[in-house]
Order: sequence, then C-alpha cells, then structure tokens
Amino acid sequence: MTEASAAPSTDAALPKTYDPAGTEARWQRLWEAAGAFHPDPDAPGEPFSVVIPPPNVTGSLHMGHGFETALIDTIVRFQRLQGKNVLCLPGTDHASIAVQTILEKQIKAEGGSKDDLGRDAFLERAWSWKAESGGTIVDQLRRLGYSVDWKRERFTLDPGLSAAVVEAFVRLHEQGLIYRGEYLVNWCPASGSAVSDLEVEMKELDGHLWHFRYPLAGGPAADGTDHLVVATTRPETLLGDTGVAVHPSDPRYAGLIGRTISLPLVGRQIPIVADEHVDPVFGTGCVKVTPAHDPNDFAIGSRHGLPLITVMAKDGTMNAAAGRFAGLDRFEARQAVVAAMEAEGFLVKVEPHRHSVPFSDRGKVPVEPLLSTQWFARAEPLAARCREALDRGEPRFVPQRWEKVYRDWLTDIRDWCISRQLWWGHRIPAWFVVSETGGVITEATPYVVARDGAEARAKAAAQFGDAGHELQLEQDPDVLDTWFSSGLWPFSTLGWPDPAAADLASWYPTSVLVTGFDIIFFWVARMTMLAGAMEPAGAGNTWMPFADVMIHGLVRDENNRKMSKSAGNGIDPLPLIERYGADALRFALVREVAGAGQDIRLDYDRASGSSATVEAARNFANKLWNATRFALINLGGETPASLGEPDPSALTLADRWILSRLARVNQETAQRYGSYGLGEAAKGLYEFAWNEVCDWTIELLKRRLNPRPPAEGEPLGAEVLADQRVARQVLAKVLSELLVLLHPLMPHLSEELWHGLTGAPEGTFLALQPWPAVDEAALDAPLEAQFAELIEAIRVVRNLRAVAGLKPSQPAPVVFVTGRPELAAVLHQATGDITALTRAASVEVRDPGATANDPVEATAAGPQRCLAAVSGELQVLLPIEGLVDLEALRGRLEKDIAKAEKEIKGLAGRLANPNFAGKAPPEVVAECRANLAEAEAQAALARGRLADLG
RNA sequence: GCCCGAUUAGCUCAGCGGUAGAGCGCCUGCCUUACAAGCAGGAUGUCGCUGGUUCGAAACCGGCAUCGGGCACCA
Repeated sequence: MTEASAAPSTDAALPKTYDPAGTEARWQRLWEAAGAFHPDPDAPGEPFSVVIPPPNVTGSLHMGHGFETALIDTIVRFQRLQGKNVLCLPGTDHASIAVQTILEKQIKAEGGSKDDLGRDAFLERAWSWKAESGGTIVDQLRRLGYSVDWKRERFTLDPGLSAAVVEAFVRLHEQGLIYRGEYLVNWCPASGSAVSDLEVEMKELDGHLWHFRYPLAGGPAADGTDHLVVATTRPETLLGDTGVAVHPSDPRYAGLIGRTISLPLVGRQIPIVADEHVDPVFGTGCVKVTPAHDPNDFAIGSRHGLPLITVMAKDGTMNAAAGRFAGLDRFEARQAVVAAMEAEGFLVKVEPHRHSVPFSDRGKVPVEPLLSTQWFARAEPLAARCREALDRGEPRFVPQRWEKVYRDWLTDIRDWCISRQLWWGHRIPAWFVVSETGGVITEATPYVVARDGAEARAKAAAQFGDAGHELQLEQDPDVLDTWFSSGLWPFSTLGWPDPAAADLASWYPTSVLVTGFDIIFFWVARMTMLAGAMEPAGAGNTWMPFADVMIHGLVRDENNRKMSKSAGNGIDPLPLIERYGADALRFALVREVAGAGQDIRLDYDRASGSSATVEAARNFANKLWNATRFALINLGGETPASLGEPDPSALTLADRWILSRLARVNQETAQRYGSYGLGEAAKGLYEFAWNEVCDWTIELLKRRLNPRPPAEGEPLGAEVLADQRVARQVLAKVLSELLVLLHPLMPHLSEELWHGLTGAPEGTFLALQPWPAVDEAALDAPLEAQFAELIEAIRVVRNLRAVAGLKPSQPAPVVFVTGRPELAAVLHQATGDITALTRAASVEVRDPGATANDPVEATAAGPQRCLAAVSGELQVLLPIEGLVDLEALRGRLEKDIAKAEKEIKGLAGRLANPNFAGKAPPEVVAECRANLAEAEAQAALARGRLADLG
C-alpha cells in the first residue's frame, strides 16, 4: 500500500476527455444483449409499467420525442433502481391518415394514383414504408438509450393489436355504443374521407360577407316588404337552401314568419321560420338555412323539419342538384353563383369579413360539412364513466391543472366519428349483406358486425336465412380512425383481450402515462373512455388505464416557435447526439423542465449545429468523467467494495460534511424522481456534483490522498496512511453513490464510470442495482451550516487575495478574528484545509478580546500593510509586505460598508415600526435584531480597517 | 366570448409571505499533474403595471397590459 503514495500514475485508465459515441453504443448493445430491460411478469418486486406513446411511422423523430423519451426513461430507470418489476413497452402507430397522405403524395409525384394501384398494392407499399420509417424510429429511440423492452415492441396494426381492435369494436357494438348513421360530418376533400371534430382546426381568414336579396313568394307583405336580405360567407351553398330563419322576437320580421321565399337562381319555394339560434343584431338578422352543408343550419333544419339538399359531391365539386353549376369546383362555384346573383339583380352588397374557416388538420384544405353515412361511437356514456372515475381522482394529472381541461372536454362531448374512407388502417369488422340489396351496398343494405368472415356469415345466416349460395357478404371497405387503436394501446399491448395474459395481470393498469398536452383529447381521453367500456365484468368501474398522467410541454425552437414539419423548424436529435452524446442531450432537456408542464425552449444555432444548453450538459458529463478519473488515479487500485465504509470516528469535518450532504441529496433526489420533479432532480444533482463534490470535496481530499512524506524518500507514518484510507473510502462512497443517483438522467456515462470505479463485470449493470440506502446517521444539519461558514471564510480570503492583486503563486499569512468560539473551533480544525485552498503561509485564529487594540500589532507588518476584509463579524486579515493594490482594497472595504449600511437601514427601519415588534412572531423579531447587530458590527469593523489603510 | 399559462440578471429559467438565486453569456487573473469541455475571483435586477390584504409582498387577492395556448363561434 505504501507505493500508492507515490506520484499518481500518468497513464490513467481513462483518457482526458469523455467520448460518448463509443461508450453509448457499447452499453446499448450490452443492455439489450443481456435482456436487462426484458422483465418477467412473475418476477418479484412491485410492478411498475409504462407504455410509451407510440410515435407515428411518418418518417423520423423530432426533438419532442427526444424530450418525452428523456422524461419517460428517467422515471422508468429510477423505478427500476427502486427494485420494482419495471416494464417499459415500446411501439409505433400506423397513423392511418397521415401515412396515407404521404404515400398518395409520393404516388402522385410518380404520376400515378392510388386507384390505379389498387388496394392490395397500395397496402403493400404502405407496409414497406412502415418498415423503413419504423426502423428509423426504433434506431433513434435506441440511440437515446431508452430502457424499453424491445422484445415486447408493438405496432398498432400488428396481428395481436388488430385482433384487439376487432374485439373492442364488436363489444362496443354489442353494448350499443357504436352505431351507423347518416349525419353531417367533417368531410376532407383532400383525403376523401370523413374526419373527427378533433381533426378540424379553425383558421381565421379574410373573406367576404355577401348580402343577397331573397324575394317573398306570393307578393309583398302587409307593410309592403317584398324581400328579405340574407348575408352569407358561402354563396355556393344557397343552391341547397331550404329555408330562411329569423329570431322569433325580432319585430322587423314578425309578420313574415310562415311566409315563403322564392329562392333565386333555383326557384325553390322555401319557408321563413323563427329560430332562437338567430342573432338579430348580426348582419340583417336573417339567415339562409342550408341544412345539408352547415352544422348550425342542420340543427335549425331538424327543428323545423326542413329538407336536406346536398349540392356538393365528395370531391368538393358541385353535383347535379346544383343545376347549371354542377361540375364546378366549390370555390369556382362560389364565384359563379355571386356573378349570377349580381347579373340577376339579387346582390345587395359585398363586405370584407374576417371569419373562422374549418380546415382539415391533415389535408390542409377547408373541410366541407357534408351528409354522409358513417360509423360513430356514442361518446356520452363512455365519458360519463371517465368523469365518475375522475371524481375519485383517477387518473391523477401532473400538473393538476390539466385535469380541468380533460374534464371540460368530457362534459358536453359529441359523438365520435370513427370511420375513415381510407385504406391504411384497421378495416371495420362489419359485413354488408349485399344479397339483400341486389348485390350492391346501398344506404339500406343490412349489415352484421363480427370478429371475422365466418362469424359474419353465421350471424347473417341466422338473421336473413341462408338460402344456399344466395347469401352474399361484403366487408365494409372503410377503416377506423387511428385513435381507435391507439385508444386501446395500454391494454392491447399487454395481451388483452386474452383474460389469462400474464403481462396484463402484472402490469395493468399502467403506472403513469407521460405525454404532451396537445393529445389529451385525441389520446388520453380516448384511452380512458375505451378502457372503461372494455372493463371486465365485476371490475366495478375501476379499469382506468393508468394511475397518473404526467403532462409535459412542447419543445420550442430557438425563436420560441412550435416545431413543425411544415414550418421546417424541427431540430433533429441525432446530430446533437452525435456531437454531444445522448446523455448530454437528455440531461439538457430534463434540466430545462423544472416548471413541469411548461414548454421548453431549446437553444440551437442552425448555422453551426451547436447548442449552448446541450454543450453545458456535455461539459457536465466530462466533469463527472474527470472526477472518476481522479478517483481511479487516487484509490490505489481499490474499489468502493474493497475499501468498505469509513469508520465514523475517523472522519474529518469535511468528510462528515460531504457524507451528510450525500445523504440529504439522496433523499431529495429520490423524492423528486418519485414525484415527477425531474428538472429539480437534475439541477440538484448538477449542483451537488459540480460544486460540492468536485470543487470542495475533491480539492479537500487531494492533500490526504497524496500525503507528502516527512522527508524525501522516507516512508509515510501509520496515521497518515490510515487517514489516506479514510479519504479513499469517502471518495469512493460519494462518487459511486452519486453515479447511481445520476443514472436515470445519464444512463450510459454513469454505467461506464460505475464499472470503472467498481470493477464490476460487463454483465453486471448499474441499471439494475438497488438505490443506495440513505445514511440517516450521517445527516447533520448544524454541521452543514458550520461548513458553509468555513467555505465562506475561505472565499473571503480568496477574494481578498484577488482584490489585493496577489499572484496565485504567492503565499500569504492568514489571520481570522472572531468572537464566536464555535466558528473559531471550525477554523482551527480546518487549518490544514484552509492552508491548502488559500495558499496560506500560515493560519491563525484570534479572539478579538485578546487583541482588542490592534489585532495586527503582533505581526511583522504595520497596519498599512495589512489586507483586511470583513464577512459578517468575521475579520480576515492578511498581514503582508510587498506589492498590493491599496486602492482596490479600499474599494472592497467601501463596498462592504455600503452593503452593511444598506442592510442596517432596512433592518432598523423595520424594528422602528412599532407594529413589527408587536405583531411579527418573536423569533422573526429576534432574528432581525441579531442581523442588525451583526451588520452594525460589520460596518464598524470595515470602517476601522479602512481607517488603518490611511 | 369562455378558460388556462407566462411576465424575475443580456439569454434560459428557479424561487411562491421574512427583504432576490442558478446555469449559460460577460469582465479579471490563472495551462495549480482529474478536467482550459477547466480553476479562482467579479459585475449585472424600481422581480410587467396598478390597487388591496399584511408588521412585512417577487410570492397572497382584485384590476390592467403584453405574449402564448386551448375551447366555443354570428350566417
């Protein structure tokens, strides 16, 4: 052991800088090869499960996914260290409409169309797209170090999940929660499909308000009125008008209710009806009613029994009912109708008008409210169960404010249109009995809902009779809304509907769902709604899919804009990983998140591809790397295990301080990780590791780890060696434990360094170690406070040296003067440390009483040569000859005085207020008095020192 | 129109009743054998405005302003 005191070896095990690329790839490979994150449902430990929000297979991942991954993986890795039986299940989503849109665009660019290809060829192409995009995504997730179970990876369109979709559909249908009907739906002419209300985005546009004259049929009214004026933003729909509405109590039109209008251009006779919906003060107070092309008009129409006349086809062109406008595109038709109205003298005026137009989220074109026969899910019964569960606190939202958003949406909810006229997706498990309607599907064709063709045939036979070969079935060509399958994700991935599925038994309901606020309605609410409906008999409405929902914000770009594909401002995580490492990127993202649920802004320089934020995290990784490197050089070949725990009686003040801090940080960090305070955990660890471990502890340990022999060539004494061992024990314990605490945030680096430090074999993983127990006995708050004073004393000395212009290499004697015995004791104990950290030639601690007249008289230097500073009531003196900057010193003292005076003024003012002394708690008043006394003492001392300088 | 955030140092953000903090950036000095991706020291804020509650407000309550988001929507 004695040779360990020799100069540290220069060929240390680790290079000077951390290179993440190789390290990260290596551990990703080893973790996966060992099945480290492939849990057994029957393994011991409390189950903890997370299903990841499956990314869409629409290309590659962006920074938002990186952020979410960092959050989830941090949570999951922490729970694993807590000894739980953790499952983190990965997968991807088929994203029906988004993928189909991409593919159709590709095919169109190649000069073809999906109809030329045909359904089967199109789907083949979609699957190969999925393979490519899914592969890219999975690779990206691996590169982030995601500790998911790749053996359980799922895809929303894989056979198991497709079976779950069919089963869910059938059960919902059996419960009467799915129906088919003709309603006004949001029709997206670009994708040729209905979309749900959620997929419609309102956009403010500058348009026009056209005022048209609608003549009364059958001559003028009693007051001579022979027409009404209606205002519209959509002239082309007048071809489908079947009424005009006015407010029932509008005196202007009271006499006209019940009369008839002769619709211009069309000549149809349509009634004037009275309806509360009409706002008498907007426009003319008269509304044209087009029930087949506007949701509000649809409602008015149904209240008054007005007919529905559809004038537009599903491709957005006018149909035969539009008469001479048939065949025109809807926007051409608008111009044409206006021109015709003007030509025939019906146009009164045109006003510019800014209004909201519904756009299709995916197709980026205005949606058309259109009558169409679709499948719907009854939302209210599903939502009601969710509201009941929420009343019991299920699920629990973090941050809590999102609960209101969720609840509000579930209240006054509208039915969910679940069918889509697309090919890529889950085909609706309904079969039309076409033999009943002449071999074709019509509105009147009956259907059966079944799990497969055979079951459908059996059901149809039972219902319609199987007269030999006459029974003809045809499956509905439409597919389901993507969110229908995503809505089953938390249980379909665990083996549902198989009641015996082991994964389902162990890990359902899942522990926490981590996702963005932008899909609370699309996804979170759909999952809770569908889970409620799939609840096994007797479960008692407790089948919520997750206990907690952690809502995170969006990652915004360097200009605080939302990242989006169309804006082209997305930031790809991969180049940042390559440049700084996955751990650095993860740490940077999590560290930004302290105000949970808030958006985060990622600093990024597009020109150079650099990010100061991520670079700072990379520097932190390098700092840890070097701290470990230092340990490897100085532990004399020993490991934390071989060194063992230090004997408490042998610890120095600094040892006891850092061990107390370690225990406290352990407690705080576990509490933060466990309650989704991930940003706080990251910040706390960063500060602890860098400031307390590296800047203070390692600096303080150096002397003891590398003791100098009494004389050249002489051996070290037994006491010195014993203390060296204590120093090694402390260093090994602090560092190895710190690496565990950091592991959820920086998995690769911590794994690598932990192996270096402990010498653990490759197949043993930090990722699977137990979280270190908090050493309660080490916690010592008074000691931490004392040590903070020592740190402050050292800082004052350093500041004084810097202000005075002493060269770093120039030693100087240090004299502390304090009247507080406990501080004096600490300073005495730490003399060696102070010497090392301040380049002190000597350290003296004096009592002001003993040197009341002139504390520096006993030194060689006169008062003019004594550098002085004051901190609290501690005086720090550097009696020294030679070149010093007296001006700077005066400035420093003057600043001290000004600061103290400002404090005195504030405190004295408070104490002078009779209400303060009378009403504030006594301890606050006492503290205030003490602070005042201290500030006054400090001011007096500083004035004295200033006077001494002359 | 209704609802929800945000507003604190040049930038990104903590703090949420006892009188302002961190990281980055900036300034000064250091290549001190773990780390220059580093070390030591330093500067920087009428805590958006305005009333109120309180002995005391960056923090709690009311109003206003600005920015961001969600929901609804008048043709």
